[in-house]
Amino acid sequence: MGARVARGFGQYGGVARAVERVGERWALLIVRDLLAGARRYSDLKAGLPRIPTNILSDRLRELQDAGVVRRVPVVRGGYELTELGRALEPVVLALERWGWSTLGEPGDGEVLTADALAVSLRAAFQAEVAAAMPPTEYVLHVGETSVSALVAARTLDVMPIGSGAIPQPRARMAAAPVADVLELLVAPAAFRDLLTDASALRANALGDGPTVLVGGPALVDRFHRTFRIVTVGPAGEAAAGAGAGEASVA
Amino acid sequence: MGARVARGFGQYGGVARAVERVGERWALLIVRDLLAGARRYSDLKAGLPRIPTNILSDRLRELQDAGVVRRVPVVRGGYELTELGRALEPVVLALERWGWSTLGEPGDGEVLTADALAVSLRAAFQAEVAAAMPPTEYVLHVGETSVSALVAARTLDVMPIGSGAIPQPRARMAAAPVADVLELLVAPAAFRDLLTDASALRANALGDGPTVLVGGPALVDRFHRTFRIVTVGPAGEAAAGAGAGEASVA
DNA sequence: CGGGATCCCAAGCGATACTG
DNA sequence: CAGTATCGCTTGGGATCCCG
Repeated sequence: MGARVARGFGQYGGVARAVERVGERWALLIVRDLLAGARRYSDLKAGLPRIPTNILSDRLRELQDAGVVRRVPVVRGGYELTELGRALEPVVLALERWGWSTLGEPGDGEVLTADALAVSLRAAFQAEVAAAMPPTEYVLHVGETSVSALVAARTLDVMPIGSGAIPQPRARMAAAPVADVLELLVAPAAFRDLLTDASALRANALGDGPTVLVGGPALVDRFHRTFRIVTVGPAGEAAAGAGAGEASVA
Repeated sequence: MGARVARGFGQYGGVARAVERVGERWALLIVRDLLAGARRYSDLKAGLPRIPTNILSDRLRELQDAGVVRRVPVVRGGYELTELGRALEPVVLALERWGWSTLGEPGDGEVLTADALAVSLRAAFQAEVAAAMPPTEYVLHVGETSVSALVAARTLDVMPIGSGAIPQPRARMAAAPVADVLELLVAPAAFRDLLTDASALRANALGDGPTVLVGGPALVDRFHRTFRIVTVGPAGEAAAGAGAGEASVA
């Protein structure tokens, strides 16, 4: 039986405590998937194909002990985030943004799930830019998975397509009249370029580029401005200094 | 020999890749300390008293392989973050903020280092609030460690006091004429209350409350508005086994 | 003396099998 | 479907040892 007491770091501080609570292997990926809504044990396992079942079981218990996750009352094997768990959203989104800087081509047998895609879109979402645009629905087919992202004003609502997840009460912005719909078919690596690289827009004719199923170039451009992740130097070899006017520590 | 190939999660996504790179035990604490500036091997070990030396060695090599850390050319045993590593700052600060929600009393033999304290202050820093205040220096003695935080306009500069770290070229905001100085002596747990709890300000007369060495109540109030971390969930409650019934937002 | 490498043991992880 | 039990392998922890 797992779920041992988290080995401490001997440090009194936020980072140390946070890593003690959610730093175990697989834990943040479970949180990432639960961030998209309540999930059953089998949903989590399906979204994390490589997780051993005992580890999933251990992590869920540890996350419950940490007050991050709780069981959904009625649903058998249902789990959801507590308020404390939902407060991890900035952490997960920050990790998502950073991770894209080091994301190359999809590796051997790597999957891209709907919940991961939803987090990517939320991490890339530019609320201020979106505020100036008319309501738009973006239907994305990335690799095997499909999601629908509804943007209205400065809000984003991502919903997996064709998933058997626990029905969410999340009212999809009901009364928003969506006039503009963009539907894209794109390979995972090209999706990365789409989110991170400004020039990917122009490379539309390339073999791996996005295929527009519904909508026109103007909507592709709108997507590109609404969803963007700024990456930093690949090898990080660039010169130091030149930091923006942020807090600095000596 | 350590520094094995990071075991993958089989996922193509930012969070998964990020956790593969910096999710190993101790790695983010090393990044946290390097965020305060270049450090020598012995500095890192001193700031992380419980880290085994072989693990520190392994992590530093792995972080170099990941492009997060590089050696400082001249300094023997010196390490610093690359640009990619510095891009982890939002991740570390988000973790720091979240961690304070679950931070109770200092545990058995837990230390609070100057680098950790610096990150706490940067995570709590309210730039917009500070912009409206005159330049101020805050000297904090929390437990055994002391730092000086210089706030001018919307910038924060934290400097450890009495540390033998590698001299940083970062010019401390030179020409800022600091008229107001607040010097506080406070226990770690009371420091937590100071950052997270609005009422702690009033509990000044309590035994564990902050002791004002230099400055007046107005400056304490200014500190309290300049540095703040908003916590969620069961504040100050450590690892509640039975999750209290929290509101579920749908 | 600081910066690391080596060893050994315990604990965590992963794959599979099994049960309510 | 939702986990638990078991077992071998890999990692982390702590002490020691080595090298410049």
